[in-house]
Amino acid sequence: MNLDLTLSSLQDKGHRITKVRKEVVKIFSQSSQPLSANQVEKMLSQVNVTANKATIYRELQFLLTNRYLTEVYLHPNEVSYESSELKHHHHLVCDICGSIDNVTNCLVSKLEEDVLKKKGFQIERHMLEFYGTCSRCLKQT
Amino acid sequence: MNLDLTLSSLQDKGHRITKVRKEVVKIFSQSSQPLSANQVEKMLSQVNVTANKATIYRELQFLLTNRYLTEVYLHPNEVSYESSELKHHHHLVCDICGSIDNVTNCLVSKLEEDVLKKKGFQIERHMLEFYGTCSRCLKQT
DNA sequence: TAGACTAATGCAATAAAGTCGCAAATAACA
DNA sequence: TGTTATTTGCGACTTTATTGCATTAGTCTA
Ligand SMILES: [Mn+2]
Ligand SMILES: [Mn+2]
Ligand SMILES: [Zn+2]
Ligand SMILES: [Zn+2]
Repeated sequence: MNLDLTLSSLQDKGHRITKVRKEVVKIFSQSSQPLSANQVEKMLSQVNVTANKATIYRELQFLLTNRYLTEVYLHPNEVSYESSELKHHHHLVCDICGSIDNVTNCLVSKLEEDVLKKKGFQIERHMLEFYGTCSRCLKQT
Repeated sequence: MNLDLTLSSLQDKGHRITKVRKEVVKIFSQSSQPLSANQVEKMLSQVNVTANKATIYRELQFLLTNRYLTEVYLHPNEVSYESSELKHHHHLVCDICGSIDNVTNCLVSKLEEDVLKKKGFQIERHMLEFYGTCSRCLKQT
């Protein structure tokens, strides 16, 4: 099962609470959007926390490995992350403005049982992303 | 609508048939697996067609832009492509051995109408990928 | 609160994926 | 065969990400 993205949860597991880790955890626990390494770097500098790129990549990898974060692939050559605490959901990515909205309705689990029966493939997780035009961009045409 | 991934279709649209293009089209029209630029390069060299990396990237971009190929994101920092001719499907990616199988059963369209009604988001396409353990790897434990 | 221990960090080098400008090659068509 | 636009190779460059190593700094115990 996934862990809580909280400082006390990290502490309980014996992980150190450093300045960068504290801020990164805060950023993800407050964000409803998936964030890339570059976006995290920008958000860090906005709160005057400077961290080396390597440190940020290592921290994201750490939080991913320890299942505090999950990966999202929305665009080529850009990996994003979001808190594992978030309720299972999928994304509506606008091709025009790039905005990202969430869809919490997921009807994939039915298919998962089917796949195991028919193919013998044991599904652990899935990623479902939608692409199109958001309501705001639809109006502007 | 998507175009046929055939030399005559390319010719009809006024695109030139070059050695690299011919081979790349052949590779994708015969492959049931999504392929990355590196994989395409390897497959080209197997049939003694040497092509510069830049040329391969440009060709993939060309075929994508002209909708002969579609993009697939299965892993971080690796974009794969497959023929647009293939029937709409999704992938079963094995976390253990990396094998990729296809699922043609798709029940997402119902949800798409829902999303338009409730969110006003016009869905054009979606990507659904499954991760877990394939039947062969399940047996080996 | 002072050490001891280990995880985390910065820095610089390196790697991998992808892009771009430009001159040369070549496919298409007359 | 000659003309023209597209494609290609090459090399330089960009972006994203990783790694080794010396230093810094959390955490724990005495
Ligand atoms: Mn999300
Ligand atoms: Mn496929
Ligand atoms: Zn939009
Ligand atoms: Zn497998």
